[in-house]
Amino acid sequence: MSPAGAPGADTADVIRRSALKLFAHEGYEATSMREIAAAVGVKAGSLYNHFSSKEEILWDLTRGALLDLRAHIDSALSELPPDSTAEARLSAFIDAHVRFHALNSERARIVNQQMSGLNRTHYREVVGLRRTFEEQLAQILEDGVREGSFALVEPRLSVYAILQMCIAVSNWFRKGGDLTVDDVSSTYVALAHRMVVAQSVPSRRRKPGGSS
Amino acid sequence: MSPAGAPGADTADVIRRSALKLFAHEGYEATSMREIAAAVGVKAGSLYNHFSSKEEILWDLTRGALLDLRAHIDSALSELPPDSTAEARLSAFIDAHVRFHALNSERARIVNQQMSGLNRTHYREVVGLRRTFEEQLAQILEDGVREGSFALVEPRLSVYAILQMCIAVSNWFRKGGDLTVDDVSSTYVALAHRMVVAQSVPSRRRKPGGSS
DNA sequence: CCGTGATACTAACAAGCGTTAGTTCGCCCG
DNA sequence: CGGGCGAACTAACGCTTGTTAGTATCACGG
Repeated sequence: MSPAGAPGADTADVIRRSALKLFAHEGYEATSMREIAAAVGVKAGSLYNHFSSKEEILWDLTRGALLDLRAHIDSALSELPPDSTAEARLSAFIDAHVRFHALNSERARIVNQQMSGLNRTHYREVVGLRRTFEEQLAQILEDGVREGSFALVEPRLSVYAILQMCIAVSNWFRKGGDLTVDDVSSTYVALAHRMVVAQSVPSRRRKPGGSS
Repeated sequence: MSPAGAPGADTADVIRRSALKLFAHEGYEATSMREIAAAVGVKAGSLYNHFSSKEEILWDLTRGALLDLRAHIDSALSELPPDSTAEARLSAFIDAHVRFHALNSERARIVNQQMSGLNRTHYREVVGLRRTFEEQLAQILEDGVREGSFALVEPRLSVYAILQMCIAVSNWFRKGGDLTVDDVSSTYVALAHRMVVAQSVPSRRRKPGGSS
């Protein structure tokens, strides 16, 4: 069936899609070239007509996902009026992040969990790309503080917490479940806003072992 | 050195510690029994005097970490006065979670990222244990709503968001860095409280593609 | 002093790994 | 019609994998 001659999708793309599913569900190391080939409908050696190594397939998928996420976010931010408030930019940033991780959960999981299959060069590139998202969010929060609309608990930790909460959407979101992407997005936008605006709650402090 | 006869730590424990480091840093599938043996200072076959299979080592570590986390949290909650408010219980819950994931980051990473190396039975057991944490937090939030101190955006999503933000601490926290565990814990407690108490921020809604 | 048990060793197993070489098939361009 | 090229095939390479069997070594209790 669809013996690698199917119209509208060349073999390289079929390989990408098959490997994506296998890497996301079984893990990169646990997936063999023969498994990928079988899913494509081809013998293992033929994969090397399209990719030079197993690692190159992983890198192709990882890089593609990261660039798509970057484009997705930049486009969302650039659609805002140029004088938008930090609050509006935060909403757009969170919305884009959550949407991407919900609708591209397999690709996102590869980026976030299969990085160790990459060689050092590619690994570092992922870390670098990832850091730009942190910087983008940090900038938005900083601007909000300057505008007086945000009051952060701790800037760096707030960035980590917000980003990881969005990224983790890819771990549990299932298309067709009882939660729509719009639900999740608007909820997370609200949560993120709550995390960065001032409140009257004193930061509780606990000491370990205090039993009284 | 310490050729499997060292005092105060029997071989099984040395295996546990070595495998923990390797699984956490290289991944379960990418780690071979021979690598573990070399780290222990022993030949591969000798590992089978202490564990019946590679999977059993992973399961031993995973189970141990989950039971420790469970004990850690239950102890923190039971140290509270029996009539504690939901706010106090939330603080204790978050504090225990963050502390554990910061101070046991390798074990936590195994639980969260190497689950796919487990067989179906053990895998399901992890999922079940994990769900109890969700239920515990959900209960606290529900109580807080009943008490009038919490106003949730969306209960289930709030649980996911809060838990994942705590779990992710194990991905970036490094002992001896410029952030102490106390810093992280108190910040995350404050963030969690912000996420569950009412505010005047209207939940913004965005429609995809609305460009005008 | 012997026997028993625990634990280490060596050696090997069958299976599977990523990858390569050499070949064949069939389509397209001249 | 003919040549070239892309892409599939088969077969094999050298290595590594998890695991097992058989054996040696040591400490300790009767």
